[in-house]
Amino acid sequence: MAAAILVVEDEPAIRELVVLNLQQAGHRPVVADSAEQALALMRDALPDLILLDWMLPGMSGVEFARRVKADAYTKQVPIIMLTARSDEQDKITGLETGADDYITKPFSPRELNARIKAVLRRLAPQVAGNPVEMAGLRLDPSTHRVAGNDRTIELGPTEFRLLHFFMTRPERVHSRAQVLDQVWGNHVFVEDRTVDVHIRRLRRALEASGHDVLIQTVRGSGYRFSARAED
Amino acid sequence: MAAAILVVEDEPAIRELVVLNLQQAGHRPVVADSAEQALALMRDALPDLILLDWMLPGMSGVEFARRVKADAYTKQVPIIMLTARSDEQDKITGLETGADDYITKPFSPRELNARIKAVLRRLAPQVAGNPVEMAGLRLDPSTHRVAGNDRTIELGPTEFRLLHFFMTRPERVHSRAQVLDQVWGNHVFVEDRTVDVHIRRLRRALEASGHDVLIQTVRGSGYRFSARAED
DNA sequence: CGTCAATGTGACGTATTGATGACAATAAAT
DNA sequence: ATTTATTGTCATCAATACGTCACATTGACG
Repeated sequence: MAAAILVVEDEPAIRELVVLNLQQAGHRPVVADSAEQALALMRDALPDLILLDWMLPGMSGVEFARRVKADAYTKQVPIIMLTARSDEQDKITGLETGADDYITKPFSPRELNARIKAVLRRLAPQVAGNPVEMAGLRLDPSTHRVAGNDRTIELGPTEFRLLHFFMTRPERVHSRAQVLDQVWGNHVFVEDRTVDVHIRRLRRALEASGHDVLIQTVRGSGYRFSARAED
Repeated sequence: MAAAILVVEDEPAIRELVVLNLQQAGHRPVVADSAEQALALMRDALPDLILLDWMLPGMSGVEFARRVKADAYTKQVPIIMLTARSDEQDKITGLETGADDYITKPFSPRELNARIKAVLRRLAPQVAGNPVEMAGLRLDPSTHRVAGNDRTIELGPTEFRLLHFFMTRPERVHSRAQVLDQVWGNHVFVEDRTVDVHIRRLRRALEASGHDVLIQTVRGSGYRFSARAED
């Protein structure tokens, strides 16, 4: 969820406040005190999101937003505008110009973070995932259901991800390290042997329909998910 | 093709004229003389279409349209705006704000009916007015009624929208974030946990007819509405 | 057959996550 | 002006998922 956020705001006090908040929330703020400077910064590196003050000296926020949205290269970067309270017309103009959301000043840190999160979430690709089926075992990510021979199987979150990982990469041996990277995430610190335990839990859950045999141990290497007979 | 049509118009003369026309054409007109009243009416029952005068005392037609289109629950209701002749700028603003068509005053009954028919035809499949039924639980958006095994169930506005959201997307798991985006709307900022509380309230209301079991918790992912057995 | 390393398995303390009731703020109704 | 509904948040409780360990079992190899 950490993101590079370009803050375009001419008032130093508000700017610092916002920057501090963003850092607190784990983001990487980049500041510009004018629209011109912001455009220059964006030529070097595109931010994940722009926080834009609507009232700026020189080029106005409206004009800046228009340019960002007019350029094919920068067009997809979401913009949240900061407007004075009650300036209803600004909000309308802003949203029409292409801003993705707005915050009225003064705003709380909580509101700021909530809106940033919401905008980033909305624009994140919907990783839907298609149902997978193999030897009578079916897993559907969108409904979060697993069935063996049409009988529902209950799995905990980790076992579910583990099974999904195996079913989408069958017939291949995965080391414990690889499984940890893919299923747990490549930045967690967990013992290799923990994988064994979750394999055990998954096998036990699959026993009811006899699908536990699909998870094969490859001694010295790791595990393999396969519909073919063992070894 | 009979439809419930909300007429938002402050001038009594025009209002009566339009209402008569609509009745003649077999529609069911509901009137509001201000944007505020219109919003209140829409909380009770969604119309199939809104006929909106652009010049209103109090909240303007633009602002009203913007609100309707900003709320996930009402956003798909089509809007036809009524503008004074030659007010070209209004048309542009109106269409940008989300109006689906416009008619310039004065207009003939024939023109009015033709446009209504056209808009309804174009948007018919998406209109939210269709009742939904599942496992003896019935929800009718146009009358704002819910019944479990033919016994009326009382729901607050939020619980109603929540249930409607679930019933129109059964089986699929929805994260709290997705539910917030779809049921609460885009610019509201509320905690993820608030969803839990409303799920609780909805479940309690459905307990009387035993339909509370249709709302399933998918630990680590969100909630699912399903007539099939739990997990 | 015995040894050692790799894997299986049950148990346990802790951390997460969801359920629930209470509460205050706000809006609506009277 | 009061009362009533509705809503969002929080504190607390309960459920269960998680990671690690200790010990059992297995398999390869001399």
